[in-house]
Amino acid sequence: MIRAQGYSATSVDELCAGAGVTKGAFFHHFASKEALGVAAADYWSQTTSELFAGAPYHRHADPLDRVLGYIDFRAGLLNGPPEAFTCLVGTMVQEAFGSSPAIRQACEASICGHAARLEADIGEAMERYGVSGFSIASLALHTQAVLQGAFILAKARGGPEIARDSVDHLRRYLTLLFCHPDPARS
Amino acid sequence: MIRAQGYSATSVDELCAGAGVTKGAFFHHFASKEALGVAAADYWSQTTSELFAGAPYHRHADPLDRVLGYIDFRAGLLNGPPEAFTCLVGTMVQEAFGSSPAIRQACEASICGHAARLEADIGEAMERYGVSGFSIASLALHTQAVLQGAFILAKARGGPEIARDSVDHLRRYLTLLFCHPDPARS
DNA sequence: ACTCGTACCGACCGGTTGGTATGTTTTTCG
DNA sequence: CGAAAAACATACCAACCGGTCGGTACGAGT
Repeated sequence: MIRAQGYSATSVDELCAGAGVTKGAFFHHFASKEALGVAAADYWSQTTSELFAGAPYHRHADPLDRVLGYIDFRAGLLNGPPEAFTCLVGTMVQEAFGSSPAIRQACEASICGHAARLEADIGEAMERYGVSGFSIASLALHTQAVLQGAFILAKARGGPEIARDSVDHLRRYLTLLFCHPDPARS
Repeated sequence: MIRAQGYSATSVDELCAGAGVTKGAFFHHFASKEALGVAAADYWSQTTSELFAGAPYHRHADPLDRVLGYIDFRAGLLNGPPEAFTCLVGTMVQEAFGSSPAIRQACEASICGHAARLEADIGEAMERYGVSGFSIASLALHTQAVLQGAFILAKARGGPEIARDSVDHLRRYLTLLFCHPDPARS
């Protein structure tokens, strides 16, 4: 809902109607709309964490395969209209970074926390393939930047195809970076 | 102003106060707030077009140097608080893609129009360096995806450093793609 | 001098906003 | 059981929203 309309364009009344509760119940659980934004970001962190923890790409023996598997898994999620696959915290932080420090912080924690979970595989891959020249964290965050940027292009275009193309380039970057000549592997 | 607060969080009254005009004058020139959004996107297209047309990176003889010069030029703009260097149309389209087709379209035209202006150099570079396997347009759009994503990270973090790191990775991708061993060139 | 068209003003409108005050139901637990 | 407390509903508020309105200022044309 917030993903489709944006944070400030989604009213508390709409939120309540969508959730099937009354306004009184809403403000019983959340001190303010901003508090809901923070809670939504935290909930998003949790559910996405579970989604990716249960994904099949962790089974690969090679750390690079796990990283590429992650990218492919992300690419596989790019289906349907933009509001179905785009990122809640990416949407929210864009509107709230200047007006709500609490939401900004929750979104930062969500994005960076997710990126941090890629660092183990990236670090192992860099060591095994002898790659250096940048930090592990910066590459992990770069993958998130490409995804977030791909979401914006998808919203501008109205469909996921343009986002898939960009994720393709990200995949190509990783294969080149780790000197992996066959980009269609995995 | 819209870049700092977002489109829907910025009221017409605030816009008028910031521009030093009255509400009457505003609605005399724009039929609606949505019309202002479209006009703002168009104006953004125009001014950014002029900025990049006058940039020095066009002087390089090698098309790859021009592309890398563009990336470096973009990286050089990443200074100050997020609202100072982030993209207006990227911010607007995220909020308006679902509710305002006119704004969505204007933002798409702005982003894709800007990307299209990179295609000549990218195409030349691909030909000269014998690179293929993807379309010219997809790489041009990928650069925009990385930039837009870097803006989101910068907003989440509160500063430009994290965005520079991501643009660095984009630059590394291009040098690897075109088999250019020295990433510190230009 | 008169009229017309454009630019502009700012008070005002109905509706919506996030938020509150207070009452009612349901659950918890001694 | 019965009382405290948590969960939820209803009714309501002041502030603010995008947008409208009647009116004004003024230069150009006649």
